[in-house]
Amino acid sequence: MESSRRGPYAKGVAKREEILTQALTVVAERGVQDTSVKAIADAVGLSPAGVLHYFSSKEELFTEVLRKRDEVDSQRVAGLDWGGLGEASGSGEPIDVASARKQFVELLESNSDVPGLLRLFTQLAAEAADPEHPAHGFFRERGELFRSLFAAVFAQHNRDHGRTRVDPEVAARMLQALADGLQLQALLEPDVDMAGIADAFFDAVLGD
Amino acid sequence: MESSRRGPYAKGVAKREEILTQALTVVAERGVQDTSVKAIADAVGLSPAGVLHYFSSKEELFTEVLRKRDEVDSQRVAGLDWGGLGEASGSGEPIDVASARKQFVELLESNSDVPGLLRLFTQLAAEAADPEHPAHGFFRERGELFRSLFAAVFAQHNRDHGRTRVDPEVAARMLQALADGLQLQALLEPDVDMAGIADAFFDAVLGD
DNA sequence: GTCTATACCTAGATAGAC
DNA sequence: GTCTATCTAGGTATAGAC
Repeated sequence: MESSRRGPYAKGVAKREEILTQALTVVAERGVQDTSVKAIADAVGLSPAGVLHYFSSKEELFTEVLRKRDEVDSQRVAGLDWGGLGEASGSGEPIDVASARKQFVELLESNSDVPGLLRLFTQLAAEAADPEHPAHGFFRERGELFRSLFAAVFAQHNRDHGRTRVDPEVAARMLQALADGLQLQALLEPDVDMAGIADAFFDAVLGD
Repeated sequence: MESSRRGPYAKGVAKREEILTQALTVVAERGVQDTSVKAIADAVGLSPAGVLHYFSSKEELFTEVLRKRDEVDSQRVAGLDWGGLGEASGSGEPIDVASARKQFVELLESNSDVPGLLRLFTQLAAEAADPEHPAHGFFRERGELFRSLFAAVFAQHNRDHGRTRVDPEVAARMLQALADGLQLQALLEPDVDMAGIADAFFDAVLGD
């Protein structure tokens, strides 16, 4: 009929969510390499084609898994509040530098608890170098958000202390690089004290 | 015969080298994703099976390519001399901190010129998280070498200036993370000023 | 709109001939 | 030392069942 507007896609949306959640689990357990579309399909009780009904390709699926992880992260870490941080940077309110620093270190630690996802993140980031890759935009935007957030934090610190040790934009880039690099190290040597290194970095950049 | 030791493997060794050299070129041009064993085989005038006669798997081949790149790097960068740096750190001779810093930045810049290899490096590093991966040992050893080298550099700086701003071991780890992270960023945004960021880092850690 | 079955294609790996 | 042939696994496109 023409009036085919009774959209029964509530179920579809739910299924899509379920696929993402399960994929998150499977990837965390087995790593990206060993996660086929079939493995995800099995976990969710579908055929591979059934899964690809919701995502145009495996790469896009993984990209969405990453988005999902970002959501989960922001709820899992106690006291983490990217949103609030973002707002504060836009408005005139002063930013709590110590709190931002603490949140960042906590986020680092929580990441290292799930090596499978760390691997997904790093590998996809490398693959997303290609502008055609579905995750390319995701990573660029994520990086920009991260840097603008922490550039604001560093700028606040400079105001508080009346000096500029390191340019806030540069410091934000350094922090981003440090975080990504530490995660790479943690993949190879799970014992790395990421929080300790990150703390030392803040000390060095902010001045003791 | 027992004395079957007349090894006609001079040719084999040469061919193996040729495969590595060609693979280096192919990967640099097309990126890891688009480099199949067949592509390398074509470049070197063999069949895929012919190539895999020399390497037990594609992963192992790529690992060797990375090793090869490390060799090439140390010759390509003007004035770079890891060997000398390593020796100096072992002996009692003082290390030229400024020179080490300069070499490091130059190496960073030269790396960013070849995104294909950058990607190979980063992706393989992520995959090598698995202890079973052929590149696992390579990356761990490489990281340890890097850190011991630069820990010595930072220690020397501390001696020269009679103070300890950051623990040398910690600083070395930070530098390694920064380098890896910057390369990741450079993959997504080719315009990143890696050398500038790295320089700012040295300024912050060494003290102006 | 949701999903299965099927078929197809690429690619890494292996066996055995030369 | 190298090739041909073959096996297997996995991603993707299509047709059509429900």
